[in-house]
Amino acid sequence: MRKPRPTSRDRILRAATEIAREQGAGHISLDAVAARAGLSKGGLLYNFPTKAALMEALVEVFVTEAAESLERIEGGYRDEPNRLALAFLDAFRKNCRPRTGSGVLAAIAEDPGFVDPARRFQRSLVARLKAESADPDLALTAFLCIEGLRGMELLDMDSLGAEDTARVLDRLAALLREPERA
Amino acid sequence: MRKPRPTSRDRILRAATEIAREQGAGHISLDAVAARAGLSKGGLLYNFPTKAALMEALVEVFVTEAAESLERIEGGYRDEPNRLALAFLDAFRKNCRPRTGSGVLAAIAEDPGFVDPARRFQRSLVARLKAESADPDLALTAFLCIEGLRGMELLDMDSLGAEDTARVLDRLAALLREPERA
DNA sequence: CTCACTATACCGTCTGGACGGTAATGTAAA
DNA sequence: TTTACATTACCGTCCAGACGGTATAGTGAG
Repeated sequence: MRKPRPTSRDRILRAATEIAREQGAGHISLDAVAARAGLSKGGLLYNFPTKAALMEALVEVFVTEAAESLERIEGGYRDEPNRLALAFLDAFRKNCRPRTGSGVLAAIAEDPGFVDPARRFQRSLVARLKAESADPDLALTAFLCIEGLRGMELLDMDSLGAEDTARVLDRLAALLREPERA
Repeated sequence: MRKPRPTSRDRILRAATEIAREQGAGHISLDAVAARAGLSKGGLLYNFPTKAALMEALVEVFVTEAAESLERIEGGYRDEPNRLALAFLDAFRKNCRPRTGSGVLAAIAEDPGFVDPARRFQRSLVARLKAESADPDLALTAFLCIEGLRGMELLDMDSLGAEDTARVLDRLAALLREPERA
């Protein structure tokens, strides 16, 4: 029943994020995206009737991907006192690569309102983190660290090496697993 | 000796960041910035000969402001085992407001290369954090939290309330001040 | 006379998007 | 089985407007 768009749509979305990352979000034009995705501008506009629709899709991909991977990993953490935070941490470790965040940057450049879905997602995540964690402040600390890392990846800042990152994250995970905390 | 441009230059820079924040970085045009800054396009181009020069200045303002406020605050933290991290933390608390970050976003949208000064600054900061801190990993944790908060402010995400933020930061500061840590 | 602009006009390029086609595939009545 | 129309998934062209940048003439304060 559901066979949405196996090829073109995804190629377009990927082309857009790649241009944003390599040339800057300001260089996402319909022509450029169409050329990179390997179809004509008319074809692009068939899949996304306006540029705004493209941008919204970019954000949507980012959010649903994040939400799904978090949900998937959270399922494996039964009976942990800070399972949501631990899952969030692991979700980041799993997919540092996709780099789908550049698309979000492009959407903001076009219109800050496009990020509202991401805002809502993060808002509810923070609310859950505060409500469900054994140590809410520690959970928020982990959340902020991940946000920091994601932000750095967004701006292509590689100040922190992979091993430093791993060490900090491991330490955070260890603290989240300990039941006793000051 | 030091009184370069008291009014126009600053008004232009401020106008550019405001447009970026309110309408999105993609809407920074020379005409729009000039209108908002209250001068003509010719006047703008007198101060910044090209749009690229404007963007570079936007990043430069952001970096020097961050560097100066950090340096200023660090001076007050003699004899602390993790003074740089503590200073970085306090520097963030002092100036959450300026919102000069939107300008950096605009610069990235134009050309990712414009952020190089910020990259260099952050790189050297991380190096110092690792070299000078009694507990380098904890210092990096604090660094990442601040980066996360700064990133959220950049994208206008207000998921974390002021009191939650303050609590997390206080806890981090307390840990950084303790000499004994596991 | 210079500095720091203002104001206006203009140029070439790029951009989003509207539009008219078209080839391939499907459906379904005669 | 043929004919007729519908839908999908595009292509290629065109255009009005916005854009960055240049140029030029003028103004008023110091």
